[in-house]
Amino acid sequence: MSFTECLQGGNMDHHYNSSSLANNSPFGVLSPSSSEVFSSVDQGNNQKPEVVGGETLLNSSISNSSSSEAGGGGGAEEEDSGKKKKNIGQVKEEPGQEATKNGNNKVEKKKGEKKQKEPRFAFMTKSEVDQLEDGYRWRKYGQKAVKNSPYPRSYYRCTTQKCTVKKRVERSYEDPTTVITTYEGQHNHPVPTSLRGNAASMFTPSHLLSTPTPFTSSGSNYNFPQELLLHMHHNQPTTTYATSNAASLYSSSHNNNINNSLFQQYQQQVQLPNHDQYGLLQDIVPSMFLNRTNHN
DNA sequence: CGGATTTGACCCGCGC
DNA sequence: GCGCGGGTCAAATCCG
Repeated sequence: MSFTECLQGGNMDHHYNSSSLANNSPFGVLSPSSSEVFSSVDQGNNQKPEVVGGETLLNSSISNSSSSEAGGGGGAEEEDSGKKKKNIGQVKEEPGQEATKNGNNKVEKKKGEKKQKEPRFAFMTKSEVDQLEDGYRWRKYGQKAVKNSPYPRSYYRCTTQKCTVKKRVERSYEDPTTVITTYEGQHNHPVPTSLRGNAASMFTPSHLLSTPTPFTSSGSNYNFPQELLLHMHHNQPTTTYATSNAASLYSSSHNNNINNSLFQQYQQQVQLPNHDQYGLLQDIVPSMFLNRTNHN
């Protein structure tokens, strides 16, 4: 059962199963410590994704981030960056106060300005380390305790100057070995090549490279998260991905065909004008599972 | 010394 | 209106 089939066919329930994917996955061999897959995102209700042996039930709990993930370890996604309050960068107008955050000076946010959502890609992976090498350089800018979870959530930003991509990393409170990573935004620059060990170039899948960011034409202009692929190739063979805003679910099932399909699906997704109005779940799921026949 | 991390405070949206 | 939870800032600190 290929992902492609499922994309076209319809029932996703069991396709998701990554156990099979894991077995088939070419990346499987690469994964040192990972072996299971999970439904990536889920909503606040489900505190955690369901992992059933190999049968991931994500049909019922994927995502929904638009409202509030909040949840415990499971909530990989949160509402978008709607909380960007202080537009940093343009706030500090008073030189005298920047020293102390009185709160006044930084609350300049433009009222009329609407925060636009950035695409987010959430996925869960089994890993011992929080920081997975995905080819990009990240700077940690915050850490918060996660409710219902003993593990904190870390916030990272891409260190590349103009790049605004962020990612959150947290561990599932029930599965300490499970790391939930949520990427937000897209890199507007190539993968740094000067990484230690050159992980980027080492792991960048050729088929991926041959698919030069297909989503740059649409207004949304989202790139497929290469880091995800890098990541999954690099660290885990089986990972289920979900995106909140653009909503798509990625699974490192097997080959480029699949990836292609994913690309297509994803592309369609991001081009959908009102996908926002659907629940996150629907947001994500439909793209992959609801028979979207109009795909190229 | 420069860059990255730590960490407490602050801000904001949301629910009650 | 208040409290809570999430996200971000930025000074202090750490590290190469």
